[in-house]
Amino acid sequence: MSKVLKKDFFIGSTEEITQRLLGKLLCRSIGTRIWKGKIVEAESYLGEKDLAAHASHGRTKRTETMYGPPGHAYVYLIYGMYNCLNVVTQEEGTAEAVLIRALEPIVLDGEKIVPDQDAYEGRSIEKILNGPGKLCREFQIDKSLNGATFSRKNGLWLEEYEDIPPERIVRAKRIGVEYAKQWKDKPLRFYIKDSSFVSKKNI
DNA sequence: GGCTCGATCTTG
DNA sequence: AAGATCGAGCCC
Repeated sequence: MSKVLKKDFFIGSTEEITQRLLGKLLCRSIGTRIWKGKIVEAESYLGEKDLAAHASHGRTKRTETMYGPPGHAYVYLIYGMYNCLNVVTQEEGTAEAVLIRALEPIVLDGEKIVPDQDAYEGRSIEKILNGPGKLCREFQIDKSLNGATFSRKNGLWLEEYEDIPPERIVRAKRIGVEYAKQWKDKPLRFYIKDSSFVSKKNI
């Protein structure tokens, strides 16, 4: 039986939670359609001190949800055309979050729930959900979900699936934050070793 | 009000 | 290597 991740899951440091999220399922429903994917890659963003984080500019309208309680979705628009999904961590007043970077499409009950096979004819299955913008596009996640609690009733939730032991987790620098000075090379990106579904490898 | 640039992805 | 495309953040 599927078990939805609840409040207690979000207790701990953001780096711990980022690693704990690997192997869990990101789930999305709209009407009768359901998408599910296993989280294989994620990054930590560590609040105001982190020069790569949006919160480094302080509390603003955009970053407001990251300052709120944990277990909520922070969704923002990037490059005018893509959305990115984050899991907010830490108590109110602290703006930390986990960027979900890549998912592995999964099969449940013998039925391929995600992705819609017909729509991806001829495309490599490894490359359907291997990027923060791509997974939001495929799961129809946009700013209307910003601030939503991860829960079934909101059509966006997280489920137990696998626990990934530390030796199966690779730690690397984050992607696309070259401007972040002393923070740009910090090893805050985590992905499942040997997964062919991550966005970029060995960086 | 205007300018710059980004936690991206696709095509060439 | 460059273009798509737009809002946040910042400086007038």
